[in-house]
Amino acid sequence: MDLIKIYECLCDRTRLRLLNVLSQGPLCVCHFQTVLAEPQVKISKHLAYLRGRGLVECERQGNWVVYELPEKPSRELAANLACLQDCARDNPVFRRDLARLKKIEPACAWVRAGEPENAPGQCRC
Amino acid sequence: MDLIKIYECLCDRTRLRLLNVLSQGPLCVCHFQTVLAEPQVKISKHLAYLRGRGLVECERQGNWVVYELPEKPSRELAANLACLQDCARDNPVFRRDLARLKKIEPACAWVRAGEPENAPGQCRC
DNA sequence: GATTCATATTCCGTAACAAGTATATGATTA
DNA sequence: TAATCATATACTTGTTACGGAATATGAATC
Repeated sequence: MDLIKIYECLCDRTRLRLLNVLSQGPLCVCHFQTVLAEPQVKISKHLAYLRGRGLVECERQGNWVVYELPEKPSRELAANLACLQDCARDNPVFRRDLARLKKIEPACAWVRAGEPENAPGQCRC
Repeated sequence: MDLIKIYECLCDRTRLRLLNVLSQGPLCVCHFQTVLAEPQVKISKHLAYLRGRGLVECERQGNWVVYELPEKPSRELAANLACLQDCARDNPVFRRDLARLKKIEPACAWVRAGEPENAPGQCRC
């Protein structure tokens, strides 16, 4: 049952926050650190957990690693991500994360645009 | 975050099967045993887990204990149960369980009808 | 080649969980 | 009151998970 792998990913607060933020588009680890205000190890390990179960994909771009939701999610995953978005709508934690994401938008514009050549020499968020 | 309690319930195969079967209406423990073909302890403990997190409610009726989905589920729970139903539609395990449920329908008619006085002296499934 | 930066992994300790065996509870019947 | 039935609760064992501290990797820059 593949469904269980999905639910295993969803039953942790940090991972829910990561997925919620990811729903807005690709990001790299340092952005998650800023938006969630959690240490690097924690972010990195939870992203690895999600990756191991196929909930996110990643690609290295120089020093940075860009994470995103799968291009072609399974029917189950798509349904559950949509459901999560629905549930997250009026949740204060999720909303706060999205607000913080908006603030750092300039710093991660190059990720969204898919332009690694425009990445700054040093993380600016 | 109440969502997490829901997902914690959903990340176990046995509990998913219980919830799927429960979507068809209230049942008591012995019926679950028959439909899932799992031992009594296992069924009982997972139902207790679900009850502790508000995913099911129960009521004692003589020797039997009838379990059902909450009368007034939260928005999150309703959304996720609907999502689960959607995902379960073409899953062989879930479908097999529902098929077995149909077979014992006569044995649990009194539960569905809410008529504990019509319960048999002994479990007939 | 050494340093710096972003990210990943390893190594703890602790806690939660799943499954099975055995036993307990609570209601009914004899 | 004893026996029986449906269900629940310890108790144990193996496994998985989370968090933090320290360390490792891999790419870029000096």
